[in-house]
Amino acid sequence: MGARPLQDDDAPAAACSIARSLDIVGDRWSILILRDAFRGLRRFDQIRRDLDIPKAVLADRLRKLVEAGVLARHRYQDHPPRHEYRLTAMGRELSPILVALMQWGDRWLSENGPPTVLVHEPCGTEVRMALHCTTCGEDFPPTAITSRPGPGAAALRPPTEST
Amino acid sequence: MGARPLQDDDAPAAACSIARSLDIVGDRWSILILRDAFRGLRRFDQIRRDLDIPKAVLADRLRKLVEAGVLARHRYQDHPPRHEYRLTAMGRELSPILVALMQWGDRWLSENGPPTVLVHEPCGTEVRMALHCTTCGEDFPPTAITSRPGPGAAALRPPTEST
DNA sequence: CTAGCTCGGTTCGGAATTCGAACCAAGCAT
DNA sequence: ATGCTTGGTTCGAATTCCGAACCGAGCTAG
Repeated sequence: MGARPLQDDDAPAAACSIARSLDIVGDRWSILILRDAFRGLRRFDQIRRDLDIPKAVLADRLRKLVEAGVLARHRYQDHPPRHEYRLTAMGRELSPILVALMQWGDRWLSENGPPTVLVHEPCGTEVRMALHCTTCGEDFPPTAITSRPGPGAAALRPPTEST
Repeated sequence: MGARPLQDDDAPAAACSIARSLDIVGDRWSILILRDAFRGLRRFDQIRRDLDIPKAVLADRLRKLVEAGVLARHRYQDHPPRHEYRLTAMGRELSPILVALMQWGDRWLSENGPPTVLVHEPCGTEVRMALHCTTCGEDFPPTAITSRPGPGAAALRPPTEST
């Protein structure tokens, strides 16, 4: 996106979308920064104060997130040129990850019930996320999942090796 | 280490389930280890080879994941006492997080389509995860979410502050 | 019986990251 | 002119990560 100069680990960073995603958001601070972005925080200092993160680390993470394309830097004032960081479409689509993290924490780590509840605005009731089958139209437990290679698996396996 | 002596940041580690979850899985290796666990890898050396992770780091992460309760150590052989690591119920429920990471990577980071596809076994079709409203019964975009304090928010806010 | 192999680690020293504190710069307010 | 705010950068110290070596219990081949 930004201009990533074609990293060392070439074409397919990893044959796994989870690993690829983690290259971008697989870091405690990055996720927390994105959480703040979803909560509407956009300015360097807002985020810094909220997370109590060292400035150097915040600057570094923001730069990387912008480079990756999940945040965009917008000039919101000219004279002392100031920028704020906003979620891009790519960034907004990270929400299922955050919601999943939140739900899991709610369920297993919150003695007194969830500290925050997400609400589906149009109807005002609570959001829940579940594994969903588009064919059945039903939700199901994690145990009902299998996997198979998808289209992107081609060209990853050197045809010799087959374990 | 052994028994964590009641950390400095006392009662509610953070007023945010995301932050709490990240205390456990907010680390690149931990997530990758859990992914392997979902894929059926259970032994130290299997995982080590698959991830190409330094042994010391793997030992450390496994210990922490067991401590946290997402993995359990099972003796699978007695004489040279050997153990394997299995997902607990708590661990299995992390799957939405992994699925969300995977879907996001599929969508934004996979030029040639998803390297792996998850399948809903009973019906054989592809799994998709979406934000879902239990009342409407419909899926919706991230922009349709608001939040409000939940039950666990009590005792967290000093009653003075209200921004 | 002894050399080598496997599995599941631990230990060690050096390299890379992170941290907190200090500093910088541009502009505004007093 | 002094200080405050925003958005950083720089620096040395502390932490964490890495890779390689080693360990120990048991098995196996010769």
